[in-house]
Amino acid sequence: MGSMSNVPATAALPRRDQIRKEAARLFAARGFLGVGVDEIGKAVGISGPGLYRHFAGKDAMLADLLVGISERLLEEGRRRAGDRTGDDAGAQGVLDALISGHVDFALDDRDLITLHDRELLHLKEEDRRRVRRLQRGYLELWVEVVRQALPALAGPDEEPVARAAVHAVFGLLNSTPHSLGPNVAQGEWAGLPRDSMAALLHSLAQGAFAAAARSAGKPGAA
Amino acid sequence: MGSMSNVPATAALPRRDQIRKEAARLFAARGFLGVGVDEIGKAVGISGPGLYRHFAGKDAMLADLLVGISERLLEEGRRRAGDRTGDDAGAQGVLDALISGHVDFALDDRDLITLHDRELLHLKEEDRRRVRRLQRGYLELWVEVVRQALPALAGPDEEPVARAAVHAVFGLLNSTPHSLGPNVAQGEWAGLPRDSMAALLHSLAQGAFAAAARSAGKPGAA
DNA sequence: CCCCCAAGTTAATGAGCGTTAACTCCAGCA
DNA sequence: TGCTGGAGTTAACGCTCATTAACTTGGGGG
Repeated sequence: MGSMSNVPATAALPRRDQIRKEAARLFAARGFLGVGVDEIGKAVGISGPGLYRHFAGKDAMLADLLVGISERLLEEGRRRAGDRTGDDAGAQGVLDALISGHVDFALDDRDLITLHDRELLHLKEEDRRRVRRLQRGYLELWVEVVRQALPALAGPDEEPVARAAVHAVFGLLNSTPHSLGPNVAQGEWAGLPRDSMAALLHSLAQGAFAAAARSAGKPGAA
Repeated sequence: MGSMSNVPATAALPRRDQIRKEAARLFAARGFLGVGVDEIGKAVGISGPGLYRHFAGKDAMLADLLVGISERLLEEGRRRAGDRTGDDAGAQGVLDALISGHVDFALDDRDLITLHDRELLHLKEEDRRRVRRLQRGYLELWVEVVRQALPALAGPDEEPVARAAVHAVFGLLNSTPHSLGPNVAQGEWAGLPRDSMAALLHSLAQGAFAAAARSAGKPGAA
């Protein structure tokens, strides 16, 4: 193996992680097909095909990023849900924990959240299935928690409603990094401090779920 | 000019519109850079460079689509807001009208809604500025209406909150076509009839705005 | 001290793709 | 009837780009 310890601190990250970070940034900015390998190489200080010492190919980089974020989302989601499952009064608290976790991802890993529902189609069939399975597991986790937290959505007829509501809330939470992107001023998100933005997103998600519960079972069109 | 009337009804659409429709479908499915002009040509029954009789280039097709949807959104939004502006009790009704209009776009023009916030970066600078100006106008329209409908968001300090909330609700409404895509069964949206899905999205958006108003001015982190 | 391998380098290859050129075809009109 | 121009066709050009090949280098363990 290579050097075992003592990273020089000028390059605090191992090459592979450095490539991940820059590739995610570039893919999010210009799209997977819009970025060339030479560009990724230049971003990490090596040039062009040197990347092939660390990844099998450009596709493999994207797959690594999407599988990684999907696994982290599901893992963290399970961790937060697993703390206290099954009891009744805590269900709202579990839902809040899920929301908080997702908001943190959306605000702190903007590039990956953007990629994870934007570039899925550029994966090879096998990787795409893998990512979709992870995403589906994450969605099911949310659906279960939502149906426990909001009894109006617990009935079997309301299952599609709960599922669609979770989809929609994901869209709500994920869209913010995308639309409010490039203002880099320390901790400022479109004029709001990071924590205020997090609290706002949390409230919006809560409010959306509450409205879904309130309107469940009503046939009325708009 | 060419033939003036009497479209043969086998090709109900003029060539240009037919190209628009197929290009939108393909771009939404595989991304702008992932679709070749030969493919678009084949989808409309002509092949490859024949498209250049109708569009100046591939870029021009995307620009046409994005400018078109942005203009339609803004125009229809203004139409619905213009019916009764300025009065106080009707503000909530105007907001509902805006939401309904956007939901209709999201459900009926899925491909265009998907493209309009996914492929903006592949436009040439000039077209991108044009589309962004239209999108900004549409957003400002919503922000004004939201601040009239919900007094808690009307203060000058709450302007960034209202703006962020509108962004988030756009994400909510736009995400549904994207995540619940390819189930084509007549009028079924992930197990829900179209009108139920529309009503649900409407409720989710209302609930999100209400929650934003409810939590405005509170400093609390999650 | 020497060898070896991880990590890079540049050059070449080969495929894909947007666009242009040159040519064909036919409908409509004077 | 003869011509004109919109609409399409195929072939060719030029460029980009992912991947591979062949070669260089430097540091650590036997």
